[in-house]
Amino acid sequence: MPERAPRKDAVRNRTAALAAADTLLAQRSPEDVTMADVAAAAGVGKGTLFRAFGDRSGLIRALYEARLEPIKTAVEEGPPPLGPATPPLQRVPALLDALLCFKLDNRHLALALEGTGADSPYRTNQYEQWHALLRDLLEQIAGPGDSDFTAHALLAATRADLVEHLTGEKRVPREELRHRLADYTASVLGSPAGSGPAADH
Amino acid sequence: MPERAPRKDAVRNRTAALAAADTLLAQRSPEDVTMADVAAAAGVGKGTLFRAFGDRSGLIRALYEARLEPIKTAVEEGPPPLGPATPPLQRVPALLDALLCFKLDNRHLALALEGTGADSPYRTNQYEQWHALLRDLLEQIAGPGDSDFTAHALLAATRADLVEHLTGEKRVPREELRHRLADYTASVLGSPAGSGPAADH
DNA sequence: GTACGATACGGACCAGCGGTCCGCTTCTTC
DNA sequence: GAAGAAGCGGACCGCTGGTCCGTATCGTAC
Repeated sequence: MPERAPRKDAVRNRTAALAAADTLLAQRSPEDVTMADVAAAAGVGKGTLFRAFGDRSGLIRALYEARLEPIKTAVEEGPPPLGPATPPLQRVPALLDALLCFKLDNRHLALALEGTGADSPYRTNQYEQWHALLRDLLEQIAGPGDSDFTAHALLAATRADLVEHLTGEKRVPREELRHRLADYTASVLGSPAGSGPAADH
Repeated sequence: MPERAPRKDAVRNRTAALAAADTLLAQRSPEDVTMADVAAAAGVGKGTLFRAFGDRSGLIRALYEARLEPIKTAVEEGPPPLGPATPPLQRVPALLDALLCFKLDNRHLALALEGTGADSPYRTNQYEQWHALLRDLLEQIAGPGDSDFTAHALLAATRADLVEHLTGEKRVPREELRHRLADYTASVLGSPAGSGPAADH
């Protein structure tokens, strides 16, 4: 049960694979990046890729989670407005804004993850965690309606392909989109249209 | 310019293909239904399938639109609460409820369409139409915030994979889900939690 | 430093998919 | 019923995710 440490070359290859996948996904659309491409770009055999990540969606999930981790820790133990010390009414919009910004900054990743076809994005424990946190916060605010569904609905407003559609196809600029989401969130929370997202990010 | 009528066998095959696809999609999950399967079940060659629908997603889109048409006409020229005579404040929830019910009744289709991978569901003119209608209605209500984004966000709350997740994984019963969506919609529209969806459907 | 078991490597290989092609059949028209 | 257009169908293709296993590398005990 002591769970042996992984071999050195294994971790090196794993890192190289993640880096290569990230680069390639940033260049072309997800469906044009094959596992063989990633393997070649990482200077690694295809078998290695599959042993390290199980399958294609495992690779993408690993990459996504690695990128998301900074935000996750900022939410769990960071300072306001993301951290746990923030009162719910400000924290909910802050969380959604952070999530939106993340998807704006990592369009290719989020798109690849959600659009990978087979496995629904709702079955990842990524999603479960965000949903649970949001639900709890909403519970504390205790606005009208059911917190569980409200949490789902708010998260749905930040879906990667919607974000992609609005910024890509419809040319909505980043700051405007953030503002619109903030307004929308405020309207759901029942307050009279908030003051908009903070200036950073 | 007179656009010749299609041949008789062509329409027969087209119909058979749609029926076969519908049946198969209702049985297994979308990714397990191959074009060859559909062709075989329809008693038709694969080439015929592709000539009739262009590609896989064309088939699914055709099927989806055929099923959705009753609702579409009910919305365009039917009686309240779906038809154009309805005042916006009741029509918006009615539309969303109808859409939700449709996705509940046709889970396999909606899932196949949105989950087909490649083409984003936002690029279909299906979506464009629903969005435009909803936006206009919201404009008339003139609640807080931006109608365009609000329309997107409300539609996102009825996404097929979310609906599937809630009814399938989380075992939320149909009527409860309808009620939750109605409450949520009401909270977005700014009113104090509506009276719930109608009893029919 | 060396020997040895465990672990990981990598690319040839495979099955199955969406999609194409083209010789042949069926429909429509006059 | 003849002729030409339109449609048919299944062998075929390119490519993908995923597997397999002989070989190379690593960690460890001496």
